Amino acid sequence: MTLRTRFAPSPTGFLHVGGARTALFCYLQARRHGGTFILRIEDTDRERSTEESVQAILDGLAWLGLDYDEGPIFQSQRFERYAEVITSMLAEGKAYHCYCSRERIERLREEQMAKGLKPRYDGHCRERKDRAEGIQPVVRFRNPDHGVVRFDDRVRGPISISNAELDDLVVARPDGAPTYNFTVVVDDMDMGITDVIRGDDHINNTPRQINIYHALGVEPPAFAHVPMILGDDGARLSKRHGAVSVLQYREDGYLPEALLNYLVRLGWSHGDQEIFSLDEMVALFDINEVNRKAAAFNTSKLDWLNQHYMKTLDPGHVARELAWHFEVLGVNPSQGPALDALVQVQAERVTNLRQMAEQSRCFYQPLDRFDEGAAHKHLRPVAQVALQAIATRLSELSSWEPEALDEAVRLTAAELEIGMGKIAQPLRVALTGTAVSPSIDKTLWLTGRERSIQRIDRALGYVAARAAEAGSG
RNA sequence: GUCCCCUUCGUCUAGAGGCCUAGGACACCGCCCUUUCACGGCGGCAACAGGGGUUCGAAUCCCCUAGGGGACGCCA
Repeated sequence: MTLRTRFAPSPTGFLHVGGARTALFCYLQARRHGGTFILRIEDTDRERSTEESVQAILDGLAWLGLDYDEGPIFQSQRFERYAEVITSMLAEGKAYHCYCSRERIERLREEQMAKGLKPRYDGHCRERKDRAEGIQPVVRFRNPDHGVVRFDDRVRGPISISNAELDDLVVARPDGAPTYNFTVVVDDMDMGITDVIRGDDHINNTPRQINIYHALGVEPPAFAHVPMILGDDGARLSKRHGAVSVLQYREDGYLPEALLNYLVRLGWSHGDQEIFSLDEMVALFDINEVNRKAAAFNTSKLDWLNQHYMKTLDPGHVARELAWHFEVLGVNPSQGPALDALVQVQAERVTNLRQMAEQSRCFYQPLDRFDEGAAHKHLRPVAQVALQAIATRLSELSSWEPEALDEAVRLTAAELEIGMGKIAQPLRVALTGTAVSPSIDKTLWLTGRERSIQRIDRALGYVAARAAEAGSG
């Protein structure tokens, strides 16, 4: 039997990091064992499911590169199948109609809570044969009264729960719409899922699902419940605490390789190894080695990984993602240095691609103004000589390559008998408008000959104006 | 309230009775490199929740306590 896993999100929101990690684990488990990875959209709750959420999930998975072999399969299109199973369960006495009002259930619940009991449906309609006129019944699964449900969770280990703790859950609403705990069983059964990997909020649902499997006469699959991800502050990841869409990470400048690497190390490790390519993950990942403990999301470690990948991945590949960020910023990167060259220079200077794009605008767009502080400090009258000298030398330079540019700056500094800082800083402000940029040779190189000389002239104009002002004042 | 589960540096983790004076990574701090900011190099700080057992020996096994999470829907 070949291994089959599925990722089964409900489309009531975007794909967040917790879901993404679950998807990654499902993907890795399937790929590792030459199995099949299926995407299933659990949209039985038609009121809360939205088209946009479906698209957000699809887009998120696509950006991460977690490709599925089958699907997306929509539960909303399988209602006939669920109805068929419910009908036969009803016929076989494995399920029954329940006419209890919500009010009665609520009262029952309160009474049980007051007595310190676990709230459970009391089986009031279990043996009922008649029909209550004018009431559309729900269908309840007849859960076993005795015995213990045991399963060996791949990450949690052996778990057992007494059937006395369980009750007869609703499998179909009055309008016939099936509920989650039922559809998930039917689907996993029909799709031949062998490994259910999901968030541990489902751990308490598992015993009742196992009972349904048995009622249907099938062996349950293996279960692996992965712990949830906490926010940076250790609190539960909620919208307020940065439970953001994986696509938000794209907008924030992260590479999918970095996010994936970060996610796989949350709850799983392989000795002291920190860096994993997707291929390595596939080769090494083992769901049995996943930790039980919930892990807190740590953005600074993600930043470190992101920079690592910006520095080490093929620059052309990183450049494609960077191009997307330029587009978002409304910058046309065709009028300036090649993006892969830019990536090689900037990767070690920023932690994400959004910063990289923002800090590289000056190589593609006109410089509208100097940073006030930087200009005040470096574009002073004393810089005039240095700027003039370097401008002259640069205009005579035959090669516009970093080595030649570096030499030109050094020679100029030596000639004027000034430190490198006395020439590099004014030059940097002249070229980029700020006091912070790549090394001066690379900055010149990226800015390009024409632009550089133009900008130095402009800076000289600024310096002259200041000198005149100082002289007259 | 009832049931299920979790607990090693600030964070992610290594650790399956002696290899642990508890290792690595991120973050943080210091030094070096340096034309800015970074990168890099070197070094430092920092943890077995608490208490009982078992054992010659426990982070590792057992019990209790404390703290934390989850579930208890005609949500998924």
